[in-house]
Amino acid sequence: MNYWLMKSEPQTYSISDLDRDRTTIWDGVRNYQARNYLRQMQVGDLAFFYHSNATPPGIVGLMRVVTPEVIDPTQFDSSSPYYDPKSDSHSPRWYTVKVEFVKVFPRFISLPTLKQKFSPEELGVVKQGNRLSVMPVTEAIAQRILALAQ
DNA sequence: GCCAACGTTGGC
DNA sequence: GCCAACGTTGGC
Repeated sequence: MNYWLMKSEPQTYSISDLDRDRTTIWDGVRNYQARNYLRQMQVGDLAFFYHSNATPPGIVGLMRVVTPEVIDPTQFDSSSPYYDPKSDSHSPRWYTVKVEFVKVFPRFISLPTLKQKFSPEELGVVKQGNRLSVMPVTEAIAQRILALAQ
């Protein structure tokens, strides 16, 4: 079982939206490094839900991978902002996962707190200028985040 | 709203 | 293959 961190702007899709929907396809990731991490995800992996572009940004809850290797349907939808005309349906370019809601943390962990508790090497999201929307989190760091969230 | 960081595109 | 131009992300 692996841990991950996944970003979403709450104005686009928040943890409350996931709580309401129970599951969602994490669509719209159009960065190869993030896509490669998505393809490494396995059933049962846990992911921290991070609100980006929020005031303040930070980790708000937890979700679980229920379906790996999902072909992102928005790449073939010409009405979607995530439409990719260069993606071939016989060899899709963009893969993602389906996730389910696990919980909203009792304590929100803001970015300033994350920066105080973790070095950029320990947790990529605290790196300045970091733009990766999906990243791995080690077991040890995940346990420390879970403890802070209680 | 600003702007630094940084990934992508496309001309050469 | 280089790299300038450009577009996007995301903190502040």
